[in-house]
Amino acid sequence: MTQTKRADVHNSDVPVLCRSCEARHRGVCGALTPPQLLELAKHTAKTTIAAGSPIISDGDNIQRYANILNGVVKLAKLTSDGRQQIVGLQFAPDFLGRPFSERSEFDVEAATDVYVCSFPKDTLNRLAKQSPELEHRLHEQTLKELDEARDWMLALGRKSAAERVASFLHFIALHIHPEADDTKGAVQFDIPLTRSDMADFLGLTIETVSRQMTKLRQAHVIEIENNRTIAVADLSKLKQASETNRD
Amino acid sequence: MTQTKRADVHNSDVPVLCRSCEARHRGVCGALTPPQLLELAKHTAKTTIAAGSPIISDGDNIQRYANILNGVVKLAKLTSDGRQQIVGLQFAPDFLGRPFSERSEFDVEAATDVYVCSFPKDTLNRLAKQSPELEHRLHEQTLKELDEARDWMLALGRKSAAERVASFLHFIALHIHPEADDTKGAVQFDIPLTRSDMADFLGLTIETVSRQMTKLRQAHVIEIENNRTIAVADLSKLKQASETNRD
DNA sequence: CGACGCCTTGATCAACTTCAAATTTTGTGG
DNA sequence: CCACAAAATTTGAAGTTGATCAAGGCGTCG
Repeated sequence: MTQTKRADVHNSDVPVLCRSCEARHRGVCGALTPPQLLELAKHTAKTTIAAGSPIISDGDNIQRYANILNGVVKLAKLTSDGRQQIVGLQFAPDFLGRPFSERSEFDVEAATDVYVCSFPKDTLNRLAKQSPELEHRLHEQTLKELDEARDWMLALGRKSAAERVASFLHFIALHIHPEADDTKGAVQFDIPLTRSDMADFLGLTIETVSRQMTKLRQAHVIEIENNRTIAVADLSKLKQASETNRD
Repeated sequence: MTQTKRADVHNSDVPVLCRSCEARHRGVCGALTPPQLLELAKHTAKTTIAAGSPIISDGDNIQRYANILNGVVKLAKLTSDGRQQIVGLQFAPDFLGRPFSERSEFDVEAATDVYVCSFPKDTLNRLAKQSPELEHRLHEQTLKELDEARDWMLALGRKSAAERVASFLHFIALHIHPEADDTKGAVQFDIPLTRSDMADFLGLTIETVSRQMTKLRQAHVIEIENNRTIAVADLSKLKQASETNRD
């Protein structure tokens, strides 16, 4: 009977707070057993953060980790004289925070309105010691972030402004429509960043971003419904533009 | 007595192959018990790879992982039309290979002559399942690589050519002389990359790299003994140049 | 309506690339 | 150890890309 109990990973044992939470399926919480979830749920707080607000500042002592339940978060670095580079974008149900480190190496800010479920570092660290599966999930996310960071290094180091903007739109399109076929098909979506954030992500100025958006529109690769809303009739054309556009 | 035996993590139980190996202290092998080391050592091969030779090609099925025992390895991505970007540099005793993935997302090449200890993926994966500490070490290395990748994103996206070259030299100087004081002090070292590799790392052309090296020499920030060998009289000047040099 | 924030467009300029040698360094065979 | 060829690096001149500087348009919210 204890066996039945342990095998039952279904709703009855899962904390109410967590029942409909995406992080319990695709996020790090999926590694936790119902009792562990309960332990964590005792200390969680769900919060909304307005677009543009800081979540963690560079060098802050991070007291809490969080899961993104909704919205987009940007990770930004600053040079000593104030130039900014966005070094990562995170989406639900990503884990937010740098495990095993006291300090954040960058600013964490809400790009859109963001809804997070946060919990104390200590609690998660304790659970991570009990659960290799939890560390494994964190490791998998870190590997995914590393792959993405390296993709952007290629774009920042070697792609033209036109290619970078197309790469970015392609990246966002596939994030918002994961089911879309990379090589063909039409999608519509909202860019979760302002032109200024796009510029900071792409290592360009807002003027250059704007000009390249205009060129993509004129080349009928995208339609700009309003500043944020974009329609792509054929993703393969966007992908093409992200790899070869020296104009 | 079995207790004494288990507690004894000293040389007697350690495979001969591993006794003087750096990876057993600072690398991933440090997570393994003597029996686990022995298991791994049964399948290891130590190999030398000449500078410029590929270790793993983009998209290869990786059959083996490896530890770097000596030398510098570059991780490079290519655009479809052949532009190259180096997305990471690895040094002894770094672990080489992408855990939990069949394919490499980039080319892995020896930057200098490299001496590695390689072993089959399967063996390590099996050990990783037994040993949370092993996965933890791999995770820590991934986190370190991610931090470095993001530092370079800032350089690639927002720093001038002069700043990038100075940043690179500063990075290499501290890697080769970890004991050096970041803010002052003199060091001398060999750059483990050619000008061409430096360019691919910094998202510049070899001509621009060369010109910026010349400027740093003329500004008495560095002395160029020969192409590869550099002397820095005052690291703080190099650091300064890596943050503010719009010339 | 007016002000403000955000985005676009235009003109000019600087940084970096490209193309083309010249020069230095390295590796090899005698 | 020297001579010579090949490779790597430096240097120069001209060309491009994207940044900077400067308006102007559009939409939203009081």
